[in-house]
Amino acid sequence: MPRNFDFAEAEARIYAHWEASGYFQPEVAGDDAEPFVISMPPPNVTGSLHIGHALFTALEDLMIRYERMRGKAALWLPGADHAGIATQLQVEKLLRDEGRSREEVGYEEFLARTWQYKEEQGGAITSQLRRLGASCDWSRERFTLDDGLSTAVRQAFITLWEQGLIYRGPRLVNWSPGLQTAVSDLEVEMSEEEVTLYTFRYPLENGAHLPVATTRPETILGDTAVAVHPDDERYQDLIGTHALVPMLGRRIPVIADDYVDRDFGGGALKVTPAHDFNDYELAQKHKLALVNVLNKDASMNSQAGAYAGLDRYECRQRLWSDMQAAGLTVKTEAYLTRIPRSQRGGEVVEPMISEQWFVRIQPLAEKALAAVRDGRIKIVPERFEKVYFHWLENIQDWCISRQLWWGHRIPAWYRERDGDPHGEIYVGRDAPRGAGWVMERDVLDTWFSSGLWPFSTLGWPQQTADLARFYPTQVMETGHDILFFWVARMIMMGLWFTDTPPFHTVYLHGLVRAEGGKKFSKTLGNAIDPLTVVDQHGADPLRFTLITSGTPGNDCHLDPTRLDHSFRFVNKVWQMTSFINRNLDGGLELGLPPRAELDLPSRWIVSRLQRLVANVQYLFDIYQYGEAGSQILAFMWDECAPFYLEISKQALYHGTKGEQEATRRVLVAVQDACLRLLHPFMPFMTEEAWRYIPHDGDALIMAQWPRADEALIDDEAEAQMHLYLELVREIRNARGEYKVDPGKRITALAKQDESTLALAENAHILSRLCNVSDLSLLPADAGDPANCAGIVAGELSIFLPLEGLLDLEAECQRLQDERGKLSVQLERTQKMLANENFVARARPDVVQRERDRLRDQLAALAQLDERLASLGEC
RNA sequence: GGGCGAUUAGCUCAAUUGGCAGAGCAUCCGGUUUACACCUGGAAGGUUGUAAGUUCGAGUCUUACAUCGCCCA
Repeated sequence: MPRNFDFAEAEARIYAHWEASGYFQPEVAGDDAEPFVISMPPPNVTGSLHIGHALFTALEDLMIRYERMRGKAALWLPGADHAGIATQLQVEKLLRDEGRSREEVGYEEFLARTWQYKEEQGGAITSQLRRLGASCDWSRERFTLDDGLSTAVRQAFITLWEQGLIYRGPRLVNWSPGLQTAVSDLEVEMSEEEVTLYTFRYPLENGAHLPVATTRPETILGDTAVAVHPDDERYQDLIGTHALVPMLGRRIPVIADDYVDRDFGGGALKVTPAHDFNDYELAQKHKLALVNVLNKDASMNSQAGAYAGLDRYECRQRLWSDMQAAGLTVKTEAYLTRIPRSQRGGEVVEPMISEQWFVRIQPLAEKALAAVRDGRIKIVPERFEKVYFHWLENIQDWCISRQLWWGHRIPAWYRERDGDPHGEIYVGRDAPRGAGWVMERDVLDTWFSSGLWPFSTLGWPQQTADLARFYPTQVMETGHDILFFWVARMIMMGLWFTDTPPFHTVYLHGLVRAEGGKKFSKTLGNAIDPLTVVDQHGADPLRFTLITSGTPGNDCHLDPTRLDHSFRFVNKVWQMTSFINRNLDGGLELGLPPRAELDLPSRWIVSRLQRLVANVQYLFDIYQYGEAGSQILAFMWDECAPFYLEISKQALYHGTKGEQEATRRVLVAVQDACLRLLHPFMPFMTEEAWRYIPHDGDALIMAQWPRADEALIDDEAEAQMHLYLELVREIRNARGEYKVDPGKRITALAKQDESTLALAENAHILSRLCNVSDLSLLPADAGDPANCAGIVAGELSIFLPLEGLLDLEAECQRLQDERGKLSVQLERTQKMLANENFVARARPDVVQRERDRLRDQLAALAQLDERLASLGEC
């Protein structure tokens, strides 16, 4: 077995072997196996792996490997998303570099270029997922724009249309002037910014003025009313009169509505329904006109009169100075407000009226709400259910059309009627017969297709064998930031089209952030590139770190030093395996020897292992994978390696054949169980290490998940070992205090009694763990030996002859200190047990634990007192 | 304005129905005894944001407040 795990060499080899052996395919489990299915959240097809992908891969692969080891037909279905806007932008940039534009090359060539780009770049992310060890079934890989999924999208669209749940019409939508497309409200981020608030006097027809404030003066040109509060005494008599739009002179009504905030600005509100969502609603209520003053690139249109052609910001300046000249302005001041910015690119989004396609979402939302309310779908952590409810209860119709070229083209055709080019609409799978039909150019929101993902990837709307066997899926694991974007839509679409919740559990992970909670960003230079980490340390440490760094739903701050620690843990496990491997001797019977053949340390470690396995199972059941990983680490690194492995050397090097054999079997059984438990966290090293210990089966990836055996839990052995290990710690401390060379072997003395006789039988524990080579028993009635340090642990008391090193005064002080610490603890325990309420009301096992503690503390105190008394002079 | 989360050692984070607050890194003092220096023995470091409450017992449950972050208007 190599000295170190050569991850650079091994990972690719192991992965290829797994894949070639068909382990990633659910068929490996047999036809009657219960399925366990996760649809992978499809990354952007042209994206490249970032730390967020690494996190979901680590978590989902962990779940999949765990269920696979439990014998399920585990299917992790991978794929990629065409990511309409993102991909189109990348191709447009390529074209720009060639000095061309999307419009210049034309629709057909642009699409061809985009497909070409997808083919070139699209493989990147999947090969990166492989490097992380993702055990997904690549034979079932899907892409949102492939034929099957496109069929699903058309089917869904047509069905919704036929059910009257899709409509087309002019509505106020968020318009991205740079991208020249509508975006959904989810794709708009509100950023708090300091801007200028402009206050001016709105001229009225009767020569009076109303004070109005706005942050966007250019929208004045699109005003179609001025509103005041109906109860505002200042303006009562103006209601029903008319105002004149500054610089345009357009006549608009002064209306009353209690929506108006009397304390804001001067108490009057300009109403621009074509460029503001609140004003739009107000306009619907008061049947006001809509005046759109913006072109699609956010320059002013002909409605802006003299300002036509100006950019929106240019117009803002120009109009304001003209108003200043006209004596209409009052003041400008700094003002903190929320500016809508495009999630992509950050440009300021303009609410604008345009013709779009919408899904009437209410009926779908109701089903989605019910599924979570009645528990058919559970969200982990549960608190996100409230967020989910709130969003769905207040949901707005979903604008699904995008003015992009890359995406699922809406299956609709128009024919001119009565001069309206859109007078007739046909929706269907294929173009309608007859002349004059023109196909809709818009595409669908990418989330429309990803909403179908859990079932479209399995063949829907075809009734395929996969759909029958693997749908509904089980767990949807993804980031909490796309609960609305994606999860809610999958639930809505899944329930609507398949009448089944697409999964029973939604597990939401947090965002990975840099130290101090900062976002990872290239400009800050604090980005951790997962592939660099994999190159340097392998995939296992990255995975283990990501899983153990946080708790479900909470953001985690990734600390590079933890990566380092995980790397060392991987090595530690390898070294433990290596130790066992080197101490094997020919064939070994698998499994634990009969209990009667186990020595105390073996009974102890086996018992501890059962507790670990039970704990890990409990933690997996409640999705606490991080804590599970930490507990496995603690068991291996803090109990198994420093104690059991060390103690086992006695039997291995000096034991009888039978003792050697028994110890080997225990070592192998414990390590085997640990490797199985660790496999979902760090698949590569565990798989490779497993080959070097006796095992059954072809590969760890298919080995059975451990189950705790209650019968092997041994409280007595644990208590006894606990005491001995405490003694070891005390001896180590004393050696340290007396500066005994750690390499120097020393002896120990103890007065013979029941406890020391038992200790003597296990004296090799002391020799292995604290270099005490020999324990001699003195008669029970002997006096305390001279020149000795006294060591006390519970009922145990031993003497370390330290001639030449022992300083009586120091020894007294040391024992006094010890006694002081013990007294404090004892007092606490006594106080607790003296409390009748505690004894009466606390859980019996808790009370018993305190009683045991009291017994040990009293015993130790008595030993210390005896020792101090015998030293006399203290 | 509404909702959610966080606040624990210098830093990053844990803590299974409430039961002696723990790791890693950093710090300090020791060790090249063949599994591992990618190691190892030990030490120090805490009024668990503040104030009340419930309880025999609160990091954990309740209430209020403070600071930070996120989501929704």
